Amino acid sequence: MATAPQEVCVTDNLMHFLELSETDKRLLATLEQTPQPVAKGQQLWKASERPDTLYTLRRGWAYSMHRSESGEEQVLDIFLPGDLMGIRELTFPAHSTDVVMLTSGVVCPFPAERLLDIYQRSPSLTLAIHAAAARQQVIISKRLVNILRHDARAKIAHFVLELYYRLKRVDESVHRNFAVPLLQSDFGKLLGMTKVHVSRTLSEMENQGLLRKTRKDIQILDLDRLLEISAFDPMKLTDQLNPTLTAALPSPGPS
Amino acid sequence: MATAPQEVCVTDNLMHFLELSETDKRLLATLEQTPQPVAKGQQLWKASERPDTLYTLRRGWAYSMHRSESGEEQVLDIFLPGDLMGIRELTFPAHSTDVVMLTSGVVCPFPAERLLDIYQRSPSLTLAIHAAAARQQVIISKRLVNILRHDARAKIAHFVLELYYRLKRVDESVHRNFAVPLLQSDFGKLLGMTKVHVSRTLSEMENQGLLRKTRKDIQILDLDRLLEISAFDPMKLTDQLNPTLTAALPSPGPS
DNA sequence: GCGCAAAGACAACATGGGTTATCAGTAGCG
DNA sequence: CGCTACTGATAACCCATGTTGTCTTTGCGC
Repeated sequence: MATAPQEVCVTDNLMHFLELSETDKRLLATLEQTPQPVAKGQQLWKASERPDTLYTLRRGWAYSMHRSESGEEQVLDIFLPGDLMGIRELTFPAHSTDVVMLTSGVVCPFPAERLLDIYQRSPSLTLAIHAAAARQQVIISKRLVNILRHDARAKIAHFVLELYYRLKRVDESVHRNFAVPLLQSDFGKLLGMTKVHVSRTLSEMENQGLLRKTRKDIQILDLDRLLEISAFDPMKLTDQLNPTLTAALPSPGPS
Repeated sequence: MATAPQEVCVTDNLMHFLELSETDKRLLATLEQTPQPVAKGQQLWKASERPDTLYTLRRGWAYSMHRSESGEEQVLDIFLPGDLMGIRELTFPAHSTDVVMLTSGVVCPFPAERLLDIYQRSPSLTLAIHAAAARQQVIISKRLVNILRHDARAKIAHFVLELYYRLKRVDESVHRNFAVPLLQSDFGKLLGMTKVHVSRTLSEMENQGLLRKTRKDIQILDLDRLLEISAFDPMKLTDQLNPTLTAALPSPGPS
């Protein structure tokens, strides 16, 4: 119950954006031919390594994080099942983040060149992958905006809603109550606050009837007020593409 | 003297990453056939518009910004000459930011479909454009990390160094003293602090012999200490690409 | 079932930065 | 040349969050 029950593949993810042809699906499937179980806490890559492998996350959660010289950790991405991991750093000669599994799970590693290959074979897949990457970036940008402008309560509300909507997208079974394998200290690393203050604020939010976080899961008690105080915009995670682009694709329908 | 003296085109920018063939250069040049002067304060796009036009910035500075319902403004990107504007939001059905000129300048608008066209014609240009986009994103991520972990002095130091190294990359004439058309309130919107505190902190930093900001420019007084207190890593803006990718390109050299 | 380590709750205190207000330069403009 | 609006400096005050430390709860290995 701690990790998502079913497996999600990238195809499930990218299909949200665009109708994929059978050829595209087969091409995508070649990325996921080598599923590999990974243990909780396992590192997929480390800062300063060369990014020559990308991963799809089929099951479990992972996160990427900056480690500063002073040993402080800042979490940048939370990866959920179906996510593609590593595109942001792909063009750099070295990784700048570590990526660690938050739970046990299953990943599919594939060589970076395979992506270039896909770019040359399928414009629609290229677009879908871009869209997915852009949404990962927008998640970070939105977090930046929110973090800079709001207090601890709003930061937490914003992040919880981010998780809620991202999870619902790939897992129908997610309801007001969903499993979250994150500690209070992880919230802190993500939102740039101390775990002490996370604890303080979570207690406060529970007293106010907003949400309840236990060790394993989160229960959303008052969705409307959470949306209100965090100014979260679910549309930012939209699956809709820019019509200008889809119209310009060579073969609009499934071929 | 307030705006950069010379013009910089995208080619100048992308050439940093990769040797471009003549064909590639000609292809790129087609994007910049319609230079258009823009006035200070002019908006290039607004939130909620559909992103059907991209821009290259040839001369002048611009910034993109989120406006929240409560009217607060959060600056996300600072665009400098040579930058490509609009890729992050390209795949979304609507812009989420406003983009405004900070100075007068020259931009080259081109239709979004042209980019897809380039993707299909030139793998090396595709890679170079990705690299540039990824670096814009990394700038934001680094700012996030830095902002969350450090105090006002370090935030300002970090941002000033970001500007310094980005400017030096495209403009040889930049020295310890360089023109910056940003107000203290712009610093505030960018770094998530009030202009009052920006003022306070700038005074403090000048007293400490770190840097001096006037209305028109910034003077770096002690580069080493600025690097130290901000933990800024100039390598993050590296022009180097991932060798794994360049090796996989169809035609490695200029063809 | 016991013991230990990790996670979380809570309290007391310190402080960086927000808020508000006032005043002084500065730039734009008639 | 002077009016006006904007930008920046500075001060007083306050609050949200960081810091430190202690105690409780939970989970896990033996």
